[in-house]
Amino acid sequence: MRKQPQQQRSRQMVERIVDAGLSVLLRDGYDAFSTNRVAAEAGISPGSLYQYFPDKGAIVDAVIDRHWDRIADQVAAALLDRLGDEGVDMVKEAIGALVDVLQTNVGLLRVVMEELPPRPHLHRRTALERRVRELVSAYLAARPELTRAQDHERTAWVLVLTIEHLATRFVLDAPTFSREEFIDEVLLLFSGYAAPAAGQ
Amino acid sequence: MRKQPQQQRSRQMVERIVDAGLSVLLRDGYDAFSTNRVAAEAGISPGSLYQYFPDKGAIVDAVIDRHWDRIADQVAAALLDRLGDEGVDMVKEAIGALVDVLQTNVGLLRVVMEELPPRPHLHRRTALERRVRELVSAYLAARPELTRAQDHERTAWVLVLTIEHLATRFVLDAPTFSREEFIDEVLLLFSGYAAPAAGQ
Amino acid sequence: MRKQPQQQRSRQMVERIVDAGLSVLLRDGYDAFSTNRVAAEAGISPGSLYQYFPDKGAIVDAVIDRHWDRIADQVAAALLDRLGDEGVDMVKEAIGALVDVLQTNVGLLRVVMEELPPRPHLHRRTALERRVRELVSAYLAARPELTRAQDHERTAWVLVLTIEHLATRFVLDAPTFSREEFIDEVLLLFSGYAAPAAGQ
Amino acid sequence: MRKQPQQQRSRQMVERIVDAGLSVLLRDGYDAFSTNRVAAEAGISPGSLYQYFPDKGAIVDAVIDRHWDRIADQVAAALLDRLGDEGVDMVKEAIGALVDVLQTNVGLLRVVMEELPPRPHLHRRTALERRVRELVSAYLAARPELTRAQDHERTAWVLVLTIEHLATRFVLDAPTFSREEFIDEVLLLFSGYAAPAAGQ
DNA sequence: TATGAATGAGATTTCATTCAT
DNA sequence: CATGAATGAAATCTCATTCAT
Repeated sequence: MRKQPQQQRSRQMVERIVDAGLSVLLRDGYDAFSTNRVAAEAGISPGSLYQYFPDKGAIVDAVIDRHWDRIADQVAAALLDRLGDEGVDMVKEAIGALVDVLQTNVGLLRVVMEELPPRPHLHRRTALERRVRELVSAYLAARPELTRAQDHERTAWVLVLTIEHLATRFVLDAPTFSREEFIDEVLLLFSGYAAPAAGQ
Repeated sequence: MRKQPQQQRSRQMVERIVDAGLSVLLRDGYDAFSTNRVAAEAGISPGSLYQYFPDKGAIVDAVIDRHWDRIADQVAAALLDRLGDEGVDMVKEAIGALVDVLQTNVGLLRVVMEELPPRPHLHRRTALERRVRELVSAYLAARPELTRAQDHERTAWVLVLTIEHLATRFVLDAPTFSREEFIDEVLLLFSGYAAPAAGQ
Repeated sequence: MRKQPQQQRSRQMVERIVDAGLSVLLRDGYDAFSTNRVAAEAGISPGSLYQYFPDKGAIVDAVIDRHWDRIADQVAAALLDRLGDEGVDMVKEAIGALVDVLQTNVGLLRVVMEELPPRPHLHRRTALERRVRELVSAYLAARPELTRAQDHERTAWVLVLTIEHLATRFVLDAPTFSREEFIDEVLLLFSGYAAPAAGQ
Repeated sequence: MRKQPQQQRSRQMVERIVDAGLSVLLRDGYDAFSTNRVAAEAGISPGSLYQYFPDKGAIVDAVIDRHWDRIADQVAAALLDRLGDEGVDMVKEAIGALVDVLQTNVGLLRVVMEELPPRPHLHRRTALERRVRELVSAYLAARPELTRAQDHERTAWVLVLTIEHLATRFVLDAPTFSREEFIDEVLLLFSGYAAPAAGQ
C-alpha cells in the first residue's frame, strides 16, 4: 500500500521544484531566479532543494531537460510519422505538427528562448537541430526526386533552421495571421526552395 | 594641440568600460559578469565605473547600445543602397551586405545572441526586425510585379525572419560552406518564395 | 522540557543583535556603527542580521524601541503610582522614581541622548514628553488648589521639560551632589513654581 | 587695490563651505551629509574642500564652531550686560536676551540639537553651560541677599540647565504661547526657586 | 528526510580623499 | 589655487549552500 515512498516522493519533489523554477523564470526573469525564490514557489525549504539537486545550475538545467527532450522527441516523432506519406500534404502536416508541439510547450519555449542566457544550454538547441537536420538530410538523400538540390546537408541546414525559427517565432510572437495561413506560407517557402521546379 | 580633457576622458573611459564588458561577457559568460570583473578587465577601479554608469545594468545596456544601433543602421543602409538596383543581383548583394555587416560585429552578435538573457533587450532585436520588415514590405508593395505574394506584410515577416536568422546563424556557427554558397542558397530560397513563378 | 525552537531562537538572536548594537553605539559612537561591527559584537555573521532586520536603520530603531517604550511606561507608572498620594511627599517620590527609572536605563539613555542623531527618532522623545505633560496637565486641572497657575498646559510644559531634563542630566553627568540633594533641589524648584504661595 | 587675495579668498571659501554644510545638515540630515554634497551645495569641487579642511569631520566641527562661539559670547554678553541692573527686571531681560540670541541662530541651534550626533561636540555644549554656570554662581556668591540658597554652585547648575533648556525648546518647538508669556513663566520659575521667599 | 537558521563569500555601491593637470 | 576624475577601502546587503535538529 504505502510503497515506493522515497522514489515516489523524489519524483514528486523534483517535479514541484522544476515547475517552480519554470514559474519563477517566467514570472520574474532570469536575474531574479534564486534558490530561495524557487524554494518558496515550490512551497519547500531552501535546504530541501539540495536533496534533489547538487546546485542552482542543476535546477536550471533540469527545467530545460525536463521538457526539452520531450519536445525533441515529439518533433522527431511528428516528422517520422509523416515521412512515409506522399507529396505536399506530408510537409504540410509535418509543419502543423511542429507548430502544435511548440504550442503545447510555450512556457518552456519562452523560458528557453527569452529568459535564459543561451550559452550554457546552447548545445541542447543545436543537438535538436542537428538531429532533425540529419533526419531531413537522410530523407532527401533517399528521395532525390523530391528536390533539385544537390547538397542535401546544406539544403537541410537551411530548411531546418528556417522552419524551426519561423515556427518558434510564430508561437512566441503570435502574429496577426492564423495557424493555417502560417503553414501555407511556410509551405510556399518550402516548395519554392526544396521542390523541383514544375516541368523540371 | 591640447586635447579636450574631460570630454575626451569620458569618451575613452566609457569605451574602455564597454569594451571590457563585451570581453567579460564573451570570455566568462553572463553569470560571471560582475562589476568587479569589468573594472579589472578595464584596468580601472570598481568605483570608477560609477562615474560613467549609474549601475551594473546600465553597463550591460551600454554594451548592446554601443553597436546595436550601428548594426541596425548598417543593415538598413545595406538594404536601401541596393533597393534601387534591378533584378536578382540586388537581392544577392543585399544578402551579402547583411552577412558582411554581421560578420563585422561578430563579437557583439555573439554576446547578444548567445550570452545575454534575451528578455531585457528583446525589444531591440524586434525593433530592428520591424524596421527591416517595414522596409521590405513597402518595397514589395511598390513593386508588385516582383512577387506573386498578396499579403506583403506576411511575406515580409517570413522573409525578414528567415534571412536574418540564417545570416546570423551562418556568421555565428560558421558551417562548412562558403559565404558565396550561403548566399546562393538563400537566394534560391528567396526566389522560390517571393518571386513570381510565371516566366521561370 | 523541550524548548520552543524558532521563537526562542528568534528572540534570543534579536536580543543579541540589539544588545550588540547598544554596545557598539556606546563604545564606538554612531559614526562607527556598521552592520559588520554589530555582527562581530553579536558574535554572528553579517548575513545573519538580515534574518531579523530588513536593514541597518531597523537595527538602530530597534535599539531604541527595545527599551524606550519600557522607559516611557515606567515613567508614566512612577507618576501614576504617586498621583494618589498627598502633599509634597508625592512630588518628592515621583521625582525620585523618575531618577531611578532613568538610572536603571543609563545605557540606553546615553545612547539616545548622546550618540544618535536626534532627528530620526525625535518623535519618540516628544511622544514621551507629551504623554507626561498631558498627565501632569490633567492632574493640575483636577486639583487646582495645588497650584496658583491658571494655564495648566503651559505650567505642565515648563514643569515636564524642566524636570525631565534635570533628571536626565543628573543621571548622565553625575554631578557632585547626591540623589537626595538633587531631589530636594528639584523639589524646591517645583514648589516655588507650581505651589500656591499663599500659606507658606 | 587687489590685495589680500588668498586670505580673502580663504575666508570667503571657508564661509561658503560652512554655510553649505549647515544647509545640507538642515535639508538632508546628518546621514546624508557627505563631502560631495557639501561641495555641490557650495558650488565648488570636492577636491577644493581639502584646501581648507583636513577632513570631513573638520567641516562638521567648523559648522558648529563657526557660530557656537558667537552664541556663547552673545549669551555671556547678554548676561553680563544685565548683571549690573537691579531686581527682577535684570533677570527678565537676561532671559529675553537669551531667547533672542537663540532665535537669531535657530538654524545652527536646530542642527546642533536635532541633527548631529551629540557626542563629538558635547564638550562645546557643556563648556557653554559651565561658563554661564560659573558666571551665575559667582554672581550669586557676590550677592547672597538675592537668594536663600546656600550652595550656589548647585543652584547655578539647576538654574542654568533649566533656563537654557527651556529657552532652547521654546525656540525650536515654538509652542503656542508668546515670547513674553514664556519669559514670564520662566521668571516665575526663577523667582520661586532662587529668590528669597517674600518676607524672609 | 525535511527543515530553515546560519553562514560567509562576494556582489553592488558609496564616498572620503588624492593628485595630475 | 582650483579642479574633478580616479581611487579603493569599506559599507550594505544578497544568496547559494550547509548542517544541527
